[in-house]
Amino acid sequence: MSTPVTSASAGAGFPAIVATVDVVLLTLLPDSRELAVALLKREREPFAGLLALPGGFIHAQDDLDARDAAERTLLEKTGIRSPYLEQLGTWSGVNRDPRGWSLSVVYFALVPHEVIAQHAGGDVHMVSVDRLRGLPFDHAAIIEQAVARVRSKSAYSTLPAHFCGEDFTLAQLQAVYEAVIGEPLNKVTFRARMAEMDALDELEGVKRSDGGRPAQVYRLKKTFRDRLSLIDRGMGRAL
Amino acid sequence: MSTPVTSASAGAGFPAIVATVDVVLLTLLPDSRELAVALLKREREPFAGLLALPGGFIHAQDDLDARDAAERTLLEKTGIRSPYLEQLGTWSGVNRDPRGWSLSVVYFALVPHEVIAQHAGGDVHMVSVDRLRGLPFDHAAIIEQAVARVRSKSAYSTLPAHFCGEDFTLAQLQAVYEAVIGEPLNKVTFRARMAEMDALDELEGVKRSDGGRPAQVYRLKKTFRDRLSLIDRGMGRAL
DNA sequence: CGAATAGTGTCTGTAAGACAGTATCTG
DNA sequence: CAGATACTGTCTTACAGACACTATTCG
Repeated sequence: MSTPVTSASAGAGFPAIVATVDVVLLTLLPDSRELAVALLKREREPFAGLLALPGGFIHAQDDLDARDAAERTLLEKTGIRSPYLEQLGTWSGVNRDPRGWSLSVVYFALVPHEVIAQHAGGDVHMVSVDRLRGLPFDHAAIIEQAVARVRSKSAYSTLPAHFCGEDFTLAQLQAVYEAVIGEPLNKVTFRARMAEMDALDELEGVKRSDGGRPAQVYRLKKTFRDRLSLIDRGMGRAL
Repeated sequence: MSTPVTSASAGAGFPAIVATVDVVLLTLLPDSRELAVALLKREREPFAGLLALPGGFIHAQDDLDARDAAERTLLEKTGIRSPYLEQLGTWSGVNRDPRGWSLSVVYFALVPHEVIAQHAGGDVHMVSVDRLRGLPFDHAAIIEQAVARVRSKSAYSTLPAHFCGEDFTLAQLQAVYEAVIGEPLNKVTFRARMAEMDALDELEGVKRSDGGRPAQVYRLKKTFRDRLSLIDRGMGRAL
């Protein structure tokens, strides 16, 4: 059972807790166009040998904040830096870890598949989110919520663009949106929405052909590399 | 400065941290129809005497999880239980508390004004979210984010219904939505959306008059007392 | 019966989606 | 020039909002 810990630093009598961060690193598999999550084989007990989310302890002496700890953990465990990193939520309680009460601040990241191919260590396993089984702790619930968040936010933001490489055509981007959302989109409407969000830079003169007429190449504006542009559906339209 | 703490319970070598919960308790002021947040005068240093969010330490030996700690803290500090309590996020880092590194899991709650009038202790101050000043720690940023979340979610969910008393007419509910969102809504569209969300029970035969023809009285379905019903804007419509 | 509020039907403008036409490249 | 893909214009349909009309109660 867990018992309270007295902080030596912040004065006597303050209950202390073991706090960790976990990162849900997502990508789109290039062939099947499925969402996949990065998992690592656990070295230690509990659940040694099982695939789990990359995570680690928050080190108050080193990490400026939990986000900082998440970036550090992601880099140390997978070799990857993600410009986009969003807090998903915090999971805590006495039942999530057999060692006792624990708390984990969870972030999620989106990177193009090429980044994983180039930078990730060989011990990083990308597993389709539809074929997860036997995950330790509450990692299944965490991943489920991350996927739900990505899918729902994708419908009205630039989020899926983070699955694309640096440069892309509108047709490629639309295909990514369709893969994430899971249904086909109207080409005219898609282009109108992208224009409305005003988050893409047109690379002047740069075209890319896929067998036919070369398409204009775009790039996500610098401003939106680490944040999203959202569609404004003025409250009037919503209710 | 904060230094790491060694947990006595979870084995040697695990860094520990002081973790707290804070609650953003919101209501609609009855007269001005403004959003207001519950604040308490701080008894102790730092920032003794300033108005701050109700909060407290997570006690791993007593609290099942952080949500449990938030419910307990809210009840102890304000005398209020809120059926609706949603995690807003976690704030952490070395700069938010002069005593050093800290982490707070923040929840927000929505209750009708009458609940506060009846159950809240006299030391609970309801302050309009547009007239906040001199808040300690990062409480200003936390409240700002809570208000933004409530406003944006209100446009496509049953969230504002939690500001109403148990029973209400559609006209009353619409007025609450308009107060939260900050703009007038179309009566026909509002009623269509409410029907679509299918979250209200019609109290058969119960009518309430406000000087003219008595209106049908409704009540939030039990299912949606502690969760939301969302409008389905099928992804097709969104992008 | 008049005032006041509840609830609904109709009309109109706007926006989304289907479709097809034009444009521009490769081989 | 044929094939393939990019891009854009038009038409149709559906929904949101404005407006007004009917309904029901109170004084």
